[in-house]
Amino acid sequence: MVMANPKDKRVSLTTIAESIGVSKVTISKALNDKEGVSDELRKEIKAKAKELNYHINVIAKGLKTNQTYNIGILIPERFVQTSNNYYFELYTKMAKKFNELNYTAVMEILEAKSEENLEFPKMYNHGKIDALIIMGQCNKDYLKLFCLAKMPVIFFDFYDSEIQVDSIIVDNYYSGTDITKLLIKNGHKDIAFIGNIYSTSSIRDRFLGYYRALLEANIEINYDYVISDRDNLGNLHEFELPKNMPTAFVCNNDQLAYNLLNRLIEKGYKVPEDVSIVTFDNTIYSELSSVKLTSVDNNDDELVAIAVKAIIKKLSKPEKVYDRILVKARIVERDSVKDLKGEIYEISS
Amino acid sequence: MVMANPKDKRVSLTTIAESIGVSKVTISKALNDKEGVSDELRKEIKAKAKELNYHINVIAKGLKTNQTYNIGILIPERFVQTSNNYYFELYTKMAKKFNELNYTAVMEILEAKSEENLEFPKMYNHGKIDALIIMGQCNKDYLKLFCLAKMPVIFFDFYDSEIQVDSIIVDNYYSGTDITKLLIKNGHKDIAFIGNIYSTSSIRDRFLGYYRALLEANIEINYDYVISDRDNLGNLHEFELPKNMPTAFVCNNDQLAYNLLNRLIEKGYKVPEDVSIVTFDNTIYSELSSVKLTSVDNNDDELVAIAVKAIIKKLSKPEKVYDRILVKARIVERDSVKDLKGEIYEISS
DNA sequence: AAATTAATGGCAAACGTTTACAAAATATGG
DNA sequence: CCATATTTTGTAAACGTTTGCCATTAATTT
Repeated sequence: MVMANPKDKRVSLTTIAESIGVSKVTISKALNDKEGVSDELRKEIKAKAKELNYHINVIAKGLKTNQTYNIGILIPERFVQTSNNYYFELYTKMAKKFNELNYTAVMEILEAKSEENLEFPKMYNHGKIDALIIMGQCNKDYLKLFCLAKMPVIFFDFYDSEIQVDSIIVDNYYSGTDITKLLIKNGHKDIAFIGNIYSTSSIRDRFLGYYRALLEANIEINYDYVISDRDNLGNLHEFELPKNMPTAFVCNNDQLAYNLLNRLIEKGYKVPEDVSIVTFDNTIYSELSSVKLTSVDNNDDELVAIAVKAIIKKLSKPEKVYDRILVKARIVERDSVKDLKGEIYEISS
Repeated sequence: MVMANPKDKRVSLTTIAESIGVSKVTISKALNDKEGVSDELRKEIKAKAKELNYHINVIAKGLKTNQTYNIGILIPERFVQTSNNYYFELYTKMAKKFNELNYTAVMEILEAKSEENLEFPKMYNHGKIDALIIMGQCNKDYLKLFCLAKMPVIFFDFYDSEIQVDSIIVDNYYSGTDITKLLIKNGHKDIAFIGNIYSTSSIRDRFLGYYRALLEANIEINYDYVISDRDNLGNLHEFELPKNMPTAFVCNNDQLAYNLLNRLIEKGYKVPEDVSIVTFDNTIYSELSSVKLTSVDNNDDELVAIAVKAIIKKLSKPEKVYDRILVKARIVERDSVKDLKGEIYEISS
């Protein structure tokens, strides 16, 4: 790769045009693969562009076409403050995909106060982006603003049934059911759920999935086993363990499971011998922990791919068709679930 | 906040100009606080701009002034792949600072293959940014390209003595010395260092600081206590513990320390009773661990503030003055260091 | 009151693209 | 070989700003 001399004037369409002897319009057409240029000339133009190390000025293009080729990614501040880097990885995957398509992902961290004051992201108001992906549940009033946004907007990994904005989400209801069924299949009946079921759509759906699995298996629900905290929207670090210990826990995320695991070990329980744990998100925490955790993998790659495709599509035809896309997750089994049935068989054999 | 109707035409300088009855040039001057407009008119224009919910079109401005008001933040891919979100937090702090100054931070993850092929970030070539901050050591040939970059570039948190690009860095040499001295002051003499001293400038300097502290205290260096791995540039998960256990470890980062702690506990050692640990970066890991770790806080806020100020300054006067700015770190003491002297006193008292 | 200076405002061009349309060149058909 | 259709290339305007310079008006000095 050849570095430009800082004093060189930028090479523009005109530069190429003059050097070949045709008009800049022709150059533009040729490089954008539009019709109206002979194959021969197009080839020559492309060669010259490469030779001169031409790079399009997206700013100029943007002014004319009213596009920036930037996609905003809005991440609520609190997701950064947790110790896990799930959203960082998610963003990275997304940015890479956009890059391949010659778009640039622009991340903005949504400060709590902006959310409260219903202030739009600066990049939005400054016309720096063409579309916006909101990466996590926010204040409902804030989200409502985006119903009338002047650009395509999608919610990623959450939805709100009152708000008509496209969402790309994991089928949390399904995976909540699925992971709970795994425990039931392994002979568990006393199963607790930990997670703030009053906060996001994901947690709510996971919980409802858990509930469904219990109902379908004719297991009576024990409300002492539902550990949630209405006020604490955060990491639920300080939850109370139930008085009668269940044989298994369904945790809303790996970090929570990680904390639970440590607390159980502290109290002298063995995992999975005494208590089983399953969890969601399949982040590095589920492998980093002293007992490797069975976790639901959200299929992020697919999720991201779908989101990117969806928003690019909306850019080209911006009809307002409200859509919700569900992606199925899959369970990654590790060492944190005990087969109680296996044990019974062993005893009775 | 009032949402724009999607069908509204964008309100531009001309819109305001027509609505007041002056030329758009005057509007531009007024809003940019340039002279040549009477105070009275300026006030009226600003009021009208607010009333019409005018937001400048930065794309158009950018075309004219050849500025985007975007600052690129380049983060090598491998920093995302670790389990800690240190760089995510760092980016967030930086982005917030830039936002306050009406700049937008644009993060690009530097893929390993781009680094290898010496391919510039797309946002750079596409003219989407005005300046670039590189957030971690890369391939030297790659970095060298930036000596002649057509825009201001700074290295953040690393430097290369062969490459003349501005760097903002923690004084790792100093803090390496300092944290080791803390151990020495507490009576430790058998002190190990864990970290890949062949990878980045930070680690190298921390190690040399450690070395200096030992020399100054007349402690003979024991090379069995220097645990590094030439080939593994990553997390050093699988390092070997020395045969003769030292009384203390200096770990290059919290995550490493975290792993070490768990391995020591597994093997039956108690921390800090049997072995002390100190570490760098003061991330959430140092609080999350079962024994809270004494760690060096890099003073990220200050580091970020300085970097932001430095690059903005370079934007306005782009003379090539090569500069390296050092920021002092500070130790955060927690529970992972035992006072061996204290013990002796106790015994002898 | 005339002459000079200072303050305020406006005109036109420019940034690098794309777009609609006109013009020129070439090909096609009878 | 001329008329028409088709392909290829060019012209001019536009996107929303800023900038240099000119015009007008007001303020100040003689």
